[in-house]
Amino acid sequence: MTREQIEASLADPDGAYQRLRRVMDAWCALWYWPLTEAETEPPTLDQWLDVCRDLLGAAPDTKHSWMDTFGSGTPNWEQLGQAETHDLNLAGAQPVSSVVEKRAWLRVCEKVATEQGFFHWELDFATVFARGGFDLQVGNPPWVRPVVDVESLLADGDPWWAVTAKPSEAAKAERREVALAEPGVVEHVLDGSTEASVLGDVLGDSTAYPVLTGQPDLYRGFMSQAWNHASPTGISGLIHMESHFTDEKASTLREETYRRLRRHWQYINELRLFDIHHLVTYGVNVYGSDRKVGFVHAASLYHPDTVGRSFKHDGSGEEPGVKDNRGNWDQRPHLSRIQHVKESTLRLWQEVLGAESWTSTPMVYTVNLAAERTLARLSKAHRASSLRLEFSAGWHERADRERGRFVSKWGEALWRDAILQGPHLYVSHPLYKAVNRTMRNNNDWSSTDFESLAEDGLPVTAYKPAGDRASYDAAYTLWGEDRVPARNFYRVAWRAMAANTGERTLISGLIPPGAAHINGVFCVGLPNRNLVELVVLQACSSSLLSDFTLRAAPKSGIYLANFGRLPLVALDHPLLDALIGRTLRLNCVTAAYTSLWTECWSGEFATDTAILERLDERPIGPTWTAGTPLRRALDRRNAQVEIDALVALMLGVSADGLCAAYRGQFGVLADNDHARSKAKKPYLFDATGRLVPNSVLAVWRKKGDMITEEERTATHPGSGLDYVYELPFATRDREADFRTAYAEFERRLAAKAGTS
DNA sequence: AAGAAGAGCCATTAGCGGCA
DNA sequence: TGCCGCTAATGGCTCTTCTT
Repeated sequence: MTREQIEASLADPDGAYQRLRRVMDAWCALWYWPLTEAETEPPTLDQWLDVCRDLLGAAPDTKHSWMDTFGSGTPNWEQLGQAETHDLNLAGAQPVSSVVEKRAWLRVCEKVATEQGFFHWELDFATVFARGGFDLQVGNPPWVRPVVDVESLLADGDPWWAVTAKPSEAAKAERREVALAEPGVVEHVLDGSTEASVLGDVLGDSTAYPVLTGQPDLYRGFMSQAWNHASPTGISGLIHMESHFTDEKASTLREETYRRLRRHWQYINELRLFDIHHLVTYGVNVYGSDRKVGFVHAASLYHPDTVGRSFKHDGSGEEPGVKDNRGNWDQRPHLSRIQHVKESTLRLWQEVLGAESWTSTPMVYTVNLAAERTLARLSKAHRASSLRLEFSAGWHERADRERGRFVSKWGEALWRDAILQGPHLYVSHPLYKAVNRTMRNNNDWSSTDFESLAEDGLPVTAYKPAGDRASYDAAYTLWGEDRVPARNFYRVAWRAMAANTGERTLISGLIPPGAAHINGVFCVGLPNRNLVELVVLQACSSSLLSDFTLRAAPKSGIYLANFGRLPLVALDHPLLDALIGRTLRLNCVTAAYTSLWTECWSGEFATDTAILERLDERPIGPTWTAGTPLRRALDRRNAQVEIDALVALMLGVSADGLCAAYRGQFGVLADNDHARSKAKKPYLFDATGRLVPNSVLAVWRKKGDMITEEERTATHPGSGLDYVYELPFATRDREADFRTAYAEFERRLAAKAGTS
């Protein structure tokens, strides 16, 4: 027998191999039945079964195969051919050409199969599967979510769809009509949509992929395939995304993953080892057979070398974080980087995240052991959800615009007309930025000058309410059994997108009654309850430790479930007024917060003194005045540092724990605090506590303190006012400030305990 | 001095699937 | 059908440094 003979036999359309392949191809092709196929109908179930019978034959009555006639000896090539022909005849299989000729739909299937190039693992690696599967599989599967994107399909014919920024609905409708009238465009859009839609259906099919739930992604399909195709002792190494480790809806896949994982190394592409975006995280995963949970892993790696060297490390020295002390991505090895995950680890993660089951708990990504201990401590606290939060995702930026709830229009807005977006907020900074008139892109915003912000200052928004006011009000989120408008209340709002690698992950602030927001911002409220609780919630959500719990299990967005798991301080804590006072003085930036201030006022606010520097202190009283909000940048920064220390103290986390969380997870914030690398620009405050703008710093870095007064003057982009920045310019040491504030609050707590 | 290249920062919104 | 929950194999801009 020659290779040519074997190839000829495999290529013979009437041979068993090609018959089976034809049926498998046709089955796959039916999923992709083209919507543009006008003449031919897809087969009915009976027609399909007929063809399977004609091509493959039916099981014959006799159990005997022609093979049996060869006895125990190994049949030769000739005899194998006879056996195949005989068995096919016995089963009633028809000549292939006649079967295909009679069925137009089968020819359509063949065309689809040619286009799609279906691959049948079981058929083409039959000998491997006969031995039990693959011993070793290595791969970088495609990471693709099949999504139907009609606009990008239209862009193939008309670039307008790709290059026009946020076109109006009317413009789109007009353009769409013109585009679809062009020859071939409808077919292109339909075929392109079919492909993505079918891929989603196949991956979502519970018979083919029982472990996949939630949104389909090709990499998850390949995980499942690799597991199925492995031999009982087989090992598979795959490089792919991490989303199934934190995806709320992927618990089945996560549970299966934990039992098969042997090694897991999570990388962030900051060193750009791969030519993809530098913020992309991915994992190198080594899988074995299903067994009791036990794998080794490390998170926040930047270079594979770190893993190998960490295994050899003796465990001495400072535990590494995300950045080293020169502000570079931390590649230092350390034994504590290598975590041995077993059932007890998953149970800890479950506790930290409040997950339903330890077997499918989302993953907690901690760089080192100190961080894990802090998380364990925080998991003991009450959670924000114990306040029974009401939630609003605001207007849907697309759907509600299409419904005519609002339009794109620049300008200052009364609070009742305000539609806020992410940049309007920063951590306890309502009105943080204002949209510029040009509205060019997501960076086209200007920071607010809090020093000159008027008592009746208003947000500048990119969206304005449209249509009649009654339906605008009625269509917005309503709360409770009485269906009260959410907009009636003060609320804690936060940017919905998690800035996992930014300065802070969770960016929340108090917003006043009247304000609406799009779904880039979420909010919660506590209708008809004491406003003090809401302020405490804001204080906790603004704290570094809350942020730390979110950063440890990174997700792309921060939803109600995630927000509800934030730790909450005790509402009867002796230092509560110190926390509330500081939080209010950061958030109550205009007279719109008057009633909040009045209702939460406590005599202790007036006697409470700042621990860290406060350069622009003004008297406060039970009524909101322009002096109530902290306005100077350093004063605001220091108040937040004091809040961070207070929340840590109230939650039972030590100053060391707080500093470790800061050092370990907040690389960008630490960069901004330190002048530890020439490439990084730290926050520099002048002698009056103002943040020195870059235009002044650029000169100062060249000339040092020889800088002239004119060069020290800059116009604030938010207010147009000129400020002269006074020397010396200096950074502030956040860790030292944490410790100072923490120690003083501890002392005040002890003093209170002594007097009461 | 001007342009190129590199690095860091800072932002979703569109669309899917589940469910009432 | 409409609402709700959820997620994303970045892109654009700006500043700095390097190169010509």
